[in-house]
Amino acid sequence: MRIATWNVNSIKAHLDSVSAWLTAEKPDVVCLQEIKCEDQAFPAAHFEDLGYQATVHGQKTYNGVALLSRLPMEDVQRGLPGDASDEQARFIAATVIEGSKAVRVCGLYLPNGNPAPGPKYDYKLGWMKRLQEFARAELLKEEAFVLAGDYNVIPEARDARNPQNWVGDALYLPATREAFRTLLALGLTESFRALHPSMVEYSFWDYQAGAWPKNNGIRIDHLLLSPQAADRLVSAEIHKTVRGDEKPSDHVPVMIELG
DNA sequence: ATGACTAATTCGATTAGA
Repeated sequence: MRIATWNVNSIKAHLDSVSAWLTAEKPDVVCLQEIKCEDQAFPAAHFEDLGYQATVHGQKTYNGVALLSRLPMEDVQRGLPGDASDEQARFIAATVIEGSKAVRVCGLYLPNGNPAPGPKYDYKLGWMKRLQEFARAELLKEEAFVLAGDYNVIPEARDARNPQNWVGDALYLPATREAFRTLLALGLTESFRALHPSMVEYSFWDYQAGAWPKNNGIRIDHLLLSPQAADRLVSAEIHKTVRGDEKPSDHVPVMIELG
């Protein structure tokens, strides 16, 4: 089963680029972030024509997440547990069935958190704490699950072309990276780094200042695996050429294969 | 001179992203 994550920075604005990649790669499941539309405005019929069922947790203007799947989805969950007052659409999960095998696929859009310090950064750290609690509970089930999405976390210095530019930024502050390590320490495997221990690759390049042609990027889109999913991990790849599309998102897809 | 952004909302200036 091939599972991808992609922050599309508006599904309507970048529908051509997304559709071209889907048609070329034909992943089984895709977690989309920043669709920036409400449920009824999501182009579900368009994706049906491409062979995908859509499950959407939308929001007007900001945020919004969705799952696309060629395989049956069950037990859809919208919203990250732990704060009933949180109205931002940043989490969606479904169990994807392939024959006798099942994977719980969780798509997440972790808050950016800038400016830091401040209420937005507090929200980010609180969200990460809730994600830890969610993962802890899921791990007790001893089943295959994937936490895939835009984490807005640069895990280490080598995950940025110019790490000095990110000192003090919510994506790279020590407390941010510590919270990410705490999540991993629960027993999760970071797919890309597990398979490519020393590879330098990025998943985001700013639209500004020629970041893409200068390869001034950061790696912030990740797929974290439960032990039962990690046992099945075959590959993990960042599809960076998509950033050169005519009208691209500022993020590119990251895809894993589970056997 | 010097790669000075893009998208949504709504029609232009503001907010947000990272």
